Amino acid sequence: MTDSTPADPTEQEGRGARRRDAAVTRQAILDAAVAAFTRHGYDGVGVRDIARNAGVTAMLINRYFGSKERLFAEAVDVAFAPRTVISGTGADLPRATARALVTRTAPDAEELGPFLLLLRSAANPSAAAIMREAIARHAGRHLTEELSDGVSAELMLAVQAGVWLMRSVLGTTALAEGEPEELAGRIESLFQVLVTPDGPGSR
Amino acid sequence: MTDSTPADPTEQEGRGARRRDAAVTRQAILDAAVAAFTRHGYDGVGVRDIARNAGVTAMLINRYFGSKERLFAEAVDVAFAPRTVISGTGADLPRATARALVTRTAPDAEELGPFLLLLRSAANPSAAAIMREAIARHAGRHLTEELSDGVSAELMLAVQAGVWLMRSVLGTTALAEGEPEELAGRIESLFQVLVTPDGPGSR
DNA sequence: CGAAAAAGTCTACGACTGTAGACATGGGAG
DNA sequence: CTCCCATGTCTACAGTCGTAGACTTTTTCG
Repeated sequence: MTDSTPADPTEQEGRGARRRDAAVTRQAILDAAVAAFTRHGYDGVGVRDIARNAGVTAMLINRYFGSKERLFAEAVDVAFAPRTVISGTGADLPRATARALVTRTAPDAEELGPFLLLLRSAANPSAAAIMREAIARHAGRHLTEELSDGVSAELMLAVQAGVWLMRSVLGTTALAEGEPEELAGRIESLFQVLVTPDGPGSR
Repeated sequence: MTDSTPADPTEQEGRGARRRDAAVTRQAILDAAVAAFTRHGYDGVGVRDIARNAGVTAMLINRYFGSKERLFAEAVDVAFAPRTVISGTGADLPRATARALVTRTAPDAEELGPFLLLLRSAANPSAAAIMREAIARHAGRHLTEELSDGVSAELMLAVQAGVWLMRSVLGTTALAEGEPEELAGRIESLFQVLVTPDGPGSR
């Protein structure tokens, strides 16, 4: 659980404590929380780990966020809010999104992404409820208005989550070590089926 | 963590301890472990919970299985071994598998299934490694020889896992409350794309 | 400068975890 | 019937968890 990044000494002091600033500290905690929850899941990190990586004490988390669960809720919001879960628009959407998915799940990708957070915290029912709401609020709405159909939108999320699971979490051989180009093409075909209202159903 | 089923009094005694039998007791522990791990994930259950549901003491688990991790490994093997992760053969495979998936992820389905175990234990790296091996040993091999292509096989698993996540774990609105018939058809279309070697790539 | 308020730390508690070792008990073999 | 080993339980330990309350340190403002 020791995550290397110790305290972010980018402020100015070479060593010792940083200047006291509630907003900055709060943000540091939130950043550390997103990273930690994404890497180890809700139950996998303790507030002490997050606090250490933010350069503060565990109790400060409770002062600023009330509880670990409320911190998680904010972290989920951060993880799902800025980044889009789809790439491209219109006809280019399947291709762009498939490419982005393969790239972001590459073994050497350092950006972790919201799906990792989703998968690793899915076991905890409270965490699952929080994430469901966040998905409905951000990604789901965005996807639905682009795809005009809720089922298609959530199936697209499902495919992405599944690929992320196999490739990044489990590391199954075929998907993790396969040729990125081929894989992207296969996934693009899947997305293609989803964006077309309901074309050639069988074969 | 109190899972209702207290001790399985199906033996014969109305109350009190069951007849001492190593094989039966071991199996009772294993059954309880599969159920508990599937419901709450590797980190979500303690050995005391499993032991209580099996009607024994926590220490007996260590006597029979060595450790919680080794018990988990056996439980994963049980969960993935008997049931097939695909239904039907040949041309009927997409349709049958899609129908089975929708049925098994219905809100009132009481059989939990290996994907739930997979999703809820994915956060723990050791557990993930154990499950990856089990998948390669059972489902992956079976799927590959039916589909003749490793990438297709694992993409099929990915789609199933993703749908399971959205429907059963998160309970997102569109997939959880949608019409089963429509959903099955949409998923069938996805599988259809996977089983055809590589036909119409775009559109 | 001095005091109020904000920002952060320390100590501690009760509950829970996996598991090691010593102990009790039942059941089949002689 | 009696012995003995397999079967199962009890107690305990060293950790970790989230968080409550009292405390100290820094910043800001009059």
